[in-house]
Amino acid sequence: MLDVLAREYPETPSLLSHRSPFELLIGVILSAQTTDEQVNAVLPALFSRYPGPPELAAAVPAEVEKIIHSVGFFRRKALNIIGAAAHVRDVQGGTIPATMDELVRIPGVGRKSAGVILLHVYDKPAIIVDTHFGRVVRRLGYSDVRDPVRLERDVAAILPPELWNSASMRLNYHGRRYCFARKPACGNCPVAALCPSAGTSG
DNA sequence: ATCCCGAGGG
DNA sequence: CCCTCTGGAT
Repeated sequence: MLDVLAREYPETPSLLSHRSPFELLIGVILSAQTTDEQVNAVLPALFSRYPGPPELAAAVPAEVEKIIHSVGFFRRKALNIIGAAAHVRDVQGGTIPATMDELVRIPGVGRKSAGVILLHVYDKPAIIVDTHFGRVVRRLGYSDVRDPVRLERDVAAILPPELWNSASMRLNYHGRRYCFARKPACGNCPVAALCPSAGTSG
């Protein structure tokens, strides 16, 4: 059934996907725990003031905090994006790395953000396990673990790599639209009839 | 008032 | 495992 969901759900275009690799990296870091709309609202001012890694790496944190204040977590995010700019400049020669291992060494980039970069910058197959994706997979009965690495292994054993990206995007979309953590909208869910957890809110 | 999300640190 | 950090949703 995971492959059915991966194939038949609507595309959910990322508001960040048309930007340069550097801009996408910074946007992804700012997107943690926030909406793409909130992030997009601050990016023009941010990139106008700090067009690339050298400028952002040299930024004064308090100045960055003012610009990104509305995205939340602004203190750590300001330090993270400045640190990320310094990291790609000093460790990666100014380019955004293309592997999970390298990406997660960038300040503010965890496995979820790294997966988004692999998908949107490099078109690499990636299973992007965020809490929405994991919750849908567990409720459908395809995994029973919380650990993202082990849950990713369970999904990789079921889905061929050519479906990983669409499954990531569409199961995330499904989780956000119907499969709520607290009170899932099973009455509106298109696969409730096939879901072992339908109506149980478990 | 409480929960929800991702990253990072203890 | 535990917890913090913001803002938005309920």
